[in-house]
Amino acid sequence: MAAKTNPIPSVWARRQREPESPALSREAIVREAIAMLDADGVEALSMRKLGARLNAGATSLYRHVATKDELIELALDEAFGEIPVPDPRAADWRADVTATCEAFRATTLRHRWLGSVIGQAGLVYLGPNLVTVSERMAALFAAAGFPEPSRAIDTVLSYVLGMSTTEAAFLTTVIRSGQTEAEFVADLMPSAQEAVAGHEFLSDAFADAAANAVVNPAALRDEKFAYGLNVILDGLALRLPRREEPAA
Amino acid sequence: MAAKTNPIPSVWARRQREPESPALSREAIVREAIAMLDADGVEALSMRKLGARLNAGATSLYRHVATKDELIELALDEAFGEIPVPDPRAADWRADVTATCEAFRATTLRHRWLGSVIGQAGLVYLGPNLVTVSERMAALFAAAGFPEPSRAIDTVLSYVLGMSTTEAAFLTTVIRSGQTEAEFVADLMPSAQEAVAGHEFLSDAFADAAANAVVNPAALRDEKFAYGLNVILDGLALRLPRREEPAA
DNA sequence: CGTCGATGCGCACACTGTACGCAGTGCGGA
DNA sequence: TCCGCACTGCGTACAGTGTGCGCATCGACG
Repeated sequence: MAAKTNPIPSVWARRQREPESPALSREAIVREAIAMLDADGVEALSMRKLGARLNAGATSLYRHVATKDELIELALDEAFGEIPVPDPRAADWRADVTATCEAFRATTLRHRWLGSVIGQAGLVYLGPNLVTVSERMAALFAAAGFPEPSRAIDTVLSYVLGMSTTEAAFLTTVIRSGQTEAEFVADLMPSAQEAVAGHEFLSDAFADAAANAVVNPAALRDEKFAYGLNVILDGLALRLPRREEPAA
Repeated sequence: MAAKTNPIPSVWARRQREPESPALSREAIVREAIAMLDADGVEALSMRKLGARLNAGATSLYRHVATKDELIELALDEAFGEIPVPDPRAADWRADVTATCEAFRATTLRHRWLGSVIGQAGLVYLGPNLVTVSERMAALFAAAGFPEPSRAIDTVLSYVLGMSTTEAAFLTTVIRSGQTEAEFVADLMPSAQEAVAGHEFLSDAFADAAANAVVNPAALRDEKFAYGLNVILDGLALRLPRREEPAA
């Protein structure tokens, strides 16, 4: 570290391989990028800062990654790799799907930058981990007897994505405020009430929500997510061919 | 135009009000920003270019708008203003909700940058137009007899948001490729099939989807959206208190 | 005519992604 | 043992970004 900025090239300052620094590699770069994204969001990730964290120059990264966008795409798929999807062995397809959706949500809330990135890239990018998650969810629905598993997947994932994205953006705002979620909601209430003044339904809803949110905001979000998911699973169940009368 | 870059300040070059340029105003700035966003997406909007389109310098905009983020927030809410929500007079709540959701989707596909922006800002920002849309949807569900309209709204909007965002991102990719949607899908197929090789459910689903998509991709997307929406509305209908047995 | 608030703008600063060409390293072959 | 080569890292540079600051200009009002 001391010799790093030495302006005089000298025999004695010859750089000798430090075994501490595990060299630059695609995996290390993606891993560190995710750490930065988790810490400060997508607009705080710069190639220079990322390079600095890896004891490297900014442009060195380009030996392992074609472009910043590609790096983000890699980080995105890496994050999807954290979502476990159970085998469809279990008897209860609803439980399996619910667990998967909750894992998806948890991942999105852990990596709060996922929402913004997906908003730009879409779910169209075909990374291996996303493909795996989709395939395993398809297996879940197929085993349950759905005739069109991919329709069911699209429906469920769209909901989970939309809800989780909104939640993640909200949580980011909360965290940036330096307050707890309950404090934040409490402080926001006056201006929120003013914004919905004259709108009777929203005023009521806000008053209710705020009262509960001050007590346990995370539980309220959990419940909201579960409500919508159950609505969708109920709707899907109606499309399941009845067991009693097998098709001709 | 000719005198604009004149380096010598001269009495004769005095700027005389050109009545063509409608002056700088918050509305004009937001309107032009939306035009730029629609044309080239969120990463192509820069204060300098926006200023140039308005025959103004970049920093002049800051007299009317505190920050670029605030400008985007204004553009976001302006776009939401394009979503009409019918009065709950009609007999069929499903038709009303469906129309609203389709309008939401249409707006998101017309302004394809909405998805990325919402991914960063969330639906937490309380702009007047978003508030109005929410209120009117709440009225729809309340008139239909739902005990918890805001729960229903959250569910439906999350789905619509997630699906539309994905669609918008996909369409952006297609348009940037300079091909029609059908051509794009056709060209993408080989690498897509390779990506899902070894995943039996996805391979089947892709083959089916691609066959239809080459014929009429937009119709396929419409149908996919409608399918999920109907699933959700079915699930919600189950939560509607039965008309025949009014509560005590 | 003089003053004032509002508006627009040029400049400057710190920072971004990344193209390019050089310097050092380790390895395969002669 | 030595040479050459592929690979990796880096310093420099360029064009572009958001935005703070202070000055010039304007229309309205006393």
